[in-house]
Amino acid sequence: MLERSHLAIIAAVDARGTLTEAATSLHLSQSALSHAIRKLENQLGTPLWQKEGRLLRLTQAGEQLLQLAKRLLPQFEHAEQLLRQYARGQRGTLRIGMECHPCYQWLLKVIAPFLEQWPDVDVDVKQKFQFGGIGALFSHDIDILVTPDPLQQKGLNYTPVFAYEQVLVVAKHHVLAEKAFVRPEDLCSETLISYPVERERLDIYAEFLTPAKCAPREHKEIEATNIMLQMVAAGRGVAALPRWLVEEYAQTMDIRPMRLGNIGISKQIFLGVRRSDEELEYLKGFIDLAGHV
Amino acid sequence: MLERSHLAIIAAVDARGTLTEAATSLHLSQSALSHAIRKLENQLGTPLWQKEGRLLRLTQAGEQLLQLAKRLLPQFEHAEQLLRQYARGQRGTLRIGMECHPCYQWLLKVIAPFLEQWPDVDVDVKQKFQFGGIGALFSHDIDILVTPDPLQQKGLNYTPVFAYEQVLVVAKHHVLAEKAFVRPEDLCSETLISYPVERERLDIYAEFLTPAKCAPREHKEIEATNIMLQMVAAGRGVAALPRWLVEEYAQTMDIRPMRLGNIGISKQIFLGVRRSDEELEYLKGFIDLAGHV
DNA sequence: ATCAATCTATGAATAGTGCTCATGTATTGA
DNA sequence: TCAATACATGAGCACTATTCATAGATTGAT
Repeated sequence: MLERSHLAIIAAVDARGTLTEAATSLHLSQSALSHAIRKLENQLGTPLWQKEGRLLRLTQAGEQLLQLAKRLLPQFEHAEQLLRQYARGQRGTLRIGMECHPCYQWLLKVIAPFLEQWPDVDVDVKQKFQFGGIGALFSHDIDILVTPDPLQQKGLNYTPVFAYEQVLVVAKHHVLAEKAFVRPEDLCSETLISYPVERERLDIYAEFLTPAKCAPREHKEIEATNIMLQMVAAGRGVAALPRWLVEEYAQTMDIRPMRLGNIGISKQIFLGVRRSDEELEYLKGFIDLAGHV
Repeated sequence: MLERSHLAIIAAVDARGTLTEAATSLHLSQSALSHAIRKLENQLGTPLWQKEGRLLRLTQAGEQLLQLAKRLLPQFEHAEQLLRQYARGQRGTLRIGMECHPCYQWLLKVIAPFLEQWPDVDVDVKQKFQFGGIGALFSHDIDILVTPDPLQQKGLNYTPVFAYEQVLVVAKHHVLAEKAFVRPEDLCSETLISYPVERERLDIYAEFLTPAKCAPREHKEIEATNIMLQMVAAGRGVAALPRWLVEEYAQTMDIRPMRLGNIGISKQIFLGVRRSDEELEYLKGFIDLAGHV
C-alpha cells in the first residue's frame, strides 16, 4: 500500500539528490531508507530509480510517483497545519490568492478589519500560481481568489465586491494632462509601464490599445507600484492603474489620472471561492467585509 | 503524522456509518480502529468525531479531514493502478474526459486505432465531472479533455483536432426541410430536443437563438443520440447536431440536416491536456491520431 | 593504477507500533 | 428491564521499521 511516507521519501531523494542526504533530512539512517525503498520497489513490482553510476535517475514509474508526491504532500501539510490550528481553538487560515496586481493596496484595507473581526483566523496571501488562480483554487493552494476576470467554472462561485475605473496615469506636466481624456493614438509615442504580466491580461491592451490597433512606443515592466509611479511622475512613462489608487498617490506625487477613451474603462473585482467552501463562516465574513470597504 | 491509512479510516467511517462496519470493510478488527482513532485524535490534539448517542458526527476538524480524504484517496488509488500497469510492462491508462455529447461517436473512431497502435495503454472514458472538465484535468481525474470550448488556463494546452458544422436536424417531410437554411424565427413554433446540459452550453442557443432573442416553443432533453433522432424522424421535434453525425444517421433514418443561418455554425473540437503531461508519448500519439481521423 | 572519499546494499539485532483477543461500558429499542 | 448493538480499554503478541556494523561500488585525484 502506497503511503505518505513513501511519497515523502521520493520527494526527499529528488530534492537532495543522494539517498544519504535524503535520509538525514528525514531524520532517518541511510540504511532505513535503503531498506524502505527496496521494500517499496518489491511491493510495486517495478523499480523507481535506476542507478547510473552513483547517481539515481527516476524511472518513468518513479517520475509518476514524484509528481504525485509534489501534488499530495503539500495538501497533507496544509491539513496538518489546519488541524493544529483547530486544536489551538483557532478556526484556520484564509489563503488569499491575488490575480490582480494593483488590488494589493485594496486588499490590505480588507485584511485589517478582518483580522480584528476574526481573531482566530490567520491570513496568508499568495501571488504566484503555477496553474493560474483557478488552478490554485481547485488544487486547494488557496481558498479565495481576488481577480478581475471571473472565469465561470463549475464548482466555483464569484462575488463582485469592488468596482473601479481603470485610468491612465501621467505626470502632472505631461502634454496629455491637458486633455479631457486619452485616445489610443495618443499612446503611440509614449512609454507604457506595467506590472510584469502577460500582455493579454493587461486591460489597457485588451480593452483599449488592441481594438484600436495601437501600441505604445515602448513597454517597460516594473513590479512595485510605488516605483512605477515615481517613474511616471518623472515623466519617464505612463501607466494604467485603478483611479482610486492613483488618487491616493496623487496627494504626494505629481501625477494625474486620465480617463481612457471618452467613456472610460470600468472594471470590477471579484472574489472566487470553491462552492464546497461556501458555508465556511470566516469565508463569508471576508466576502462580506470586502463588499463594504 | 497524518497518514493515508488515517484518511482511509475517516472515509470508511463516513461511508459505513458505524465504526464496526468500517472496521470490517478495512479488514480490521473494531478494536484496531478504535485504538487507531484514539491515537490519531491524541496526536492531532482535537477530536474528529463527537458521539451523539450511539452515532458519530464529524467535528469541523473531522469534516476537513474527510474532504482531504475524498480528494487524496482516489489519487493514491489511481497511482497504484498506474504503477501496477507499469509493473506489467504496460504504459498506463489514458483517461479521456468528454465535455461534448455528440463527440462520443467521433471519439470511438479515434479509440479503435489508438488501442491497436498502443497495445500497452488502456483507455477509459469519463463523462460526468463534479467541477467541469477543466477541474477534472487539474485534479487528475482525467488526462485528456475533449471539448468544444478551449477555456485557456495556465498549465493547459489545447490542440484543435476536428472541425464540423453544427446543423439543425429535421424530419425529411418537415416543412422546414424545404428551405435553403433555417432562421432563428423558424424555431419559435418548434420543439427543440437536446442533450441534458445547461442551456448556455448549447451552441444553438448561444450562437443562434439567444442573439436573435428567439426561443423554441418547447425544449425536451434526451440523453441518447439514437432516440433523439428517432424523435426527430417522427416529427416530434428538431435537434442540433454535427453535420457528419446527422449524415451518418440519415442513411437509415428519415432526417435531414439544415444549415443554421445563411452562413451556418462552425465548431471545432479541441483536446486539452495538462502541460506537464505534454511529453507523454501515448498522449501525443492520441492527439496525433485524433487529428487524422 | 591506486587510494581515499563517498555512495549504496545487506544482514542481524532491536525497538516500537499496530493488531487481536477478551472483556467492559454505553446506548437503544422492544 | 433486557437483549442487541456499538464503542472503549488493557494486555500480550506479531510484525515492521529502524539501527548498527560492515561490505560493496563508484568516483576523482594523485
